[in-house]
Formats: sequence, structure tokens, C-alpha cells
Amino acid sequence: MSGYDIKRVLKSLAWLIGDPSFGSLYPALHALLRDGLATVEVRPRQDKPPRKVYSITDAGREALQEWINQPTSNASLKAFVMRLNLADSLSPAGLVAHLKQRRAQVAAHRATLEQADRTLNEGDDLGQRLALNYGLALANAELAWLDRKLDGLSQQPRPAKHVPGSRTI
Amino acid sequence: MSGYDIKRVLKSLAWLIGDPSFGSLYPALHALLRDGLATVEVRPRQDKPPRKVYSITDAGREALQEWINQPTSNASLKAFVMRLNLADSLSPAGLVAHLKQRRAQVAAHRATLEQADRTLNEGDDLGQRLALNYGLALANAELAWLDRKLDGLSQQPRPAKHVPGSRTI
DNA sequence: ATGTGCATGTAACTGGTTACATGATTCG
DNA sequence: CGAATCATGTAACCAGTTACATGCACAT
Repeated sequence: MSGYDIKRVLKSLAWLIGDPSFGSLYPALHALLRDGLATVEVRPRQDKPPRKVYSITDAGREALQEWINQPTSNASLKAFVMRLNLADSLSPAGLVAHLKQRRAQVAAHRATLEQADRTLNEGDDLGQRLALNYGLALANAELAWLDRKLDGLSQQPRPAKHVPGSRTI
Repeated sequence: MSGYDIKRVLKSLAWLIGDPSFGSLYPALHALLRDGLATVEVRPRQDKPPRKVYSITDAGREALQEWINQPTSNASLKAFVMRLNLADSLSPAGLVAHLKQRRAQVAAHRATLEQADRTLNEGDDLGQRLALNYGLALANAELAWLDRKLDGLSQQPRPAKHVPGSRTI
């Protein structure tokens, strides 16, 4: 993809992972080139300015794999979605491990929220209770989603062929 | 509260809003003092190091109100939770407005996710589809939560007295 | 005694944003 | 014909983290 393309994809997930500026994206791409993790190919087009199409190298794939596999101690939503987005590069087993890891983290997080909710006595700060309640709702929704996906993945580890109209995912 | 107290509260919501380091928290507190938005009171304690208890000033309250009221163009989860956490400082009507604003933003966001989901054809990138699906699930959960809260707030704008065992929020 | 939690701070570094700069194309 | 979108980049600035520095209290 080109830098612009990457920006567009990231933008579509802006709610989850934010939307990096070109001022950080292009330098990052240049750094990848410098480190041999990616290559560029300048594609001239009719009546259009040429685009710079970046491709990942073997070294890049290796580094990516390493990044994906390193355990995320912090339960950062952003990092999780980024990894999810790159799930292709994971083996099916790796994906399951990733989801399970996330599940454990969210469950732990929910426990701390519930703990905080319990210690916060009735009369207290409405705002804090609202925020806590919100967090719990989101955590529960995420756990439900993770369980659904994990269930689906364990039942049919690799959907051999696409059945028209099934829309699994 | 003291800087340490603030850190603890923020930490309990780390999943939602992250957990700022002391290296940013203390300087921020000093800046508030400098700008007259807060005051400190040093409270010496028996057998313990003194704590610096910060209090908001009228000017600070004003600035906070301004911050809360300014429309959040970016649907940042972090900013939303922060505002939620400070809902006390809002009038009940302000809180409702805030929730409604958020509802509109999340709905818009869900629409863009659905759009992206539709354009992403079947065979495409599993990772991207997973991330999109995840985003949709979270968005739907949040919308449901917002609707529930908005419903509750419109029915009893201000619960006059606490009824034991009700646990509304 | 040693480590963990309380409690406060500073300085170097880093990663990111904002603003700037350029230029072609497409749409109303 | 001007505005928006495509498309790429650089430089100044800023907000935050990491690492460092200090010291007391409490539990194992």
C-alpha cells in the first residue's frame, strides 16, 4: 500500500486506534525502508502523480511476527486491535492464543472495575460511578464477543471453503 | 486530592483512559497552581510524610466547565470517559446533552464501520474483517448502554432520595 | 534486611501533532 | 474557478514516558 492508503485504512478504524498524522506516518515508513523491513516501488500512472507503493520484506515479516507474539502486559485496546488487524500473519493457533490472552486481560480488568464499584459507596461521586458502570458494560460486551469468536474458531479451526451467503467471521 | 490519590483513581480506569505517569501528573498539577486553577494545602501527618492536597478554585471550576461544554468533534473514548467522570460538575441537562452528543458520534462511527464492512469483499483480509467486526460489537454495546442511561435520566431527571437497595445509576 | 507501597519530584529523551510547503486532479 | 481530495513530504514544537533521585512506613 501507499502511505495515503494506509492512512485511509487506519482512519476507518480511528475510533478504536486513532488516526496518525502524515507527519508521523511518512517518517515511520522511511524508517522501515532504512531498516530494511519494507521496500518501495514507485508506480507512475497515466494523468496522475506517481504513487509510492510499500511492500513488507521477509525481515519485516519476521519483525512483525515478533511484535505480534510478544505478550501485551498492558491491556491496551489500541494494541489489541492492531494485532487483530494483522491476524493474517498469525497462525490460526496464534490467533486463538491472542484472543485468549486478551480475554484474560479484560476479565482481570473487569474484576478491578467491580472491585472499585463495590468500594465506591452509594452517596459517592455520580460521575465516577457512571464511568465505572460504562467500563463494566464495555468489558462485558467485549468478553461476550471474545467468547463468541473463540467458540467459532474452536469449532471450525479452518473453514475449508467459503459457502455462499454464510458470512461467518 | 493529592497527586498520588489522583493517580490511583486514574489507574482504576486505566483500561479506558490510560494511566498517566508521575512525570506528567506532577508538572500538570504545578501548572494548575501557576495558572490559579487550583490551590495546595500541605497537610502534615503523624509519623507520615506530609501530603499535598490540591483543591480546585473558582477559576478552575470555570475552566473545567468550559472544557466539558466544548463539543468533542473527535469521538475519543478517553475524552468521553473523562467527561463522564466529571459529570457532577455538569447540570443534569448538561449530562444528558453530553450523552446525546456521544450517542450521535458513536452512531456515526458505527455507520462508517458498516460502510467499510460492506466494501470489504468476502475473500479479503481476515484481520481487517475481525477488527471491523470487533468495532461494530463494541459500538453496538455502547449505543445500548447510552440508550439505557438516557432512558433512565429522562424518566427520573433527579432521583430525590436514595431508595435502599435500588442501585440505579 | 529487603522489598513493597506511600509520596513527591526533575531531566533527558522520544514520539507525535501542528503547521508549513508543494502540486496534480476531480467535482460542483 | 475555487474547493475538496489525492499524494507526499519537512521542521518546530509539545506532551508524554522513562529513568533518575529521595525518603519514610510497614510487613515478611
